Amino acid sequence: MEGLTRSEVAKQCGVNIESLRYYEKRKLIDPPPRTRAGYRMYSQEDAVKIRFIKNARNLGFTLNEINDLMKLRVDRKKSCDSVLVKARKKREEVDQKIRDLKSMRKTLDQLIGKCEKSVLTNDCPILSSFESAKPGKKL
Amino acid sequence: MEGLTRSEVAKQCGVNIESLRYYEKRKLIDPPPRTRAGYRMYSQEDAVKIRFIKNARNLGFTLNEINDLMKLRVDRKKSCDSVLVKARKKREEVDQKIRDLKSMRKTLDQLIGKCEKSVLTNDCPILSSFESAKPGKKL
DNA sequence: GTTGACCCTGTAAATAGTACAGGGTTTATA
DNA sequence: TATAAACCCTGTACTATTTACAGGGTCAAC
Repeated sequence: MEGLTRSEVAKQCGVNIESLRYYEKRKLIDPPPRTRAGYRMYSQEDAVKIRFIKNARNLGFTLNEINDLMKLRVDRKKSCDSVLVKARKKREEVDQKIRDLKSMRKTLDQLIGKCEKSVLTNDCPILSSFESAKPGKKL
Repeated sequence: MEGLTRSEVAKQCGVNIESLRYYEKRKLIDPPPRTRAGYRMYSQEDAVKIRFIKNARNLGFTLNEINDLMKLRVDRKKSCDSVLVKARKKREEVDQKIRDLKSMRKTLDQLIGKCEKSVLTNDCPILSSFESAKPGKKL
């Protein structure tokens, strides 16, 4: 029986073997046919779908969002607008995450700088900062 | 009995009420004393600790890492070096996340651009991109 | 005295997987 | 041909970090 085994498709698509079972459970992919021994045999189309999932995950889409995208894929002609809306929303989220991380990085940077300067004292400015900062404020 | 209730400390520290129970379970904070009715009563020291956790979480430390940091806090004099090492490592991780997100953003941007230009065609370039990209490659 | 706001517990959900036990199959090699 | 390695199967439980919910108790105010 031709087709790809679980590990083959996992390798080809850059996902973990167990994730395939998980995607099947979450109904992102159809249950593939089995050999007499019960081994899953994936088609090349399955692999395309799985790469689709993987790529969208890499772009920060959740599995639920990917499910939506795949449903849209069925009716391609009407889908572009919907996809565009989702993509723009996702871009906004990514932007926000970048802003958050940059603020994090800046803070860490300042703390590390302070810490490096305070080698001679016995107090750790990083730990002090963690303690004193009030919730609302960014450190 | 003086002290802070769950919701008070949650408000003061900017965390969810339920998280306090979780932190207790995960042994990041000691079980606080209770009133006769069994209500948790947090001290101001508890609040400091909880703010510490919250702030460190905001900087991307996991609860396990925060536990380590809090153990270091006990022996402040010897701790600064260890904390510095952890902080530098965390900064590296944050940097990597920023790089990843920027690459994501760029890709999304390109796809959105393409999609906007192809209003007249019936094909959605975003979906196409997801399909054709090979795993290793960034889209 | 009763309503509403708070507290308690244990449990289950959500995110997206990973890991492991206990078994079957297939392939390669000695 | 035997057996060992490398794969596959299932179900279940675990990771991390909350959040939610059911079913009940308590407290303050009106």
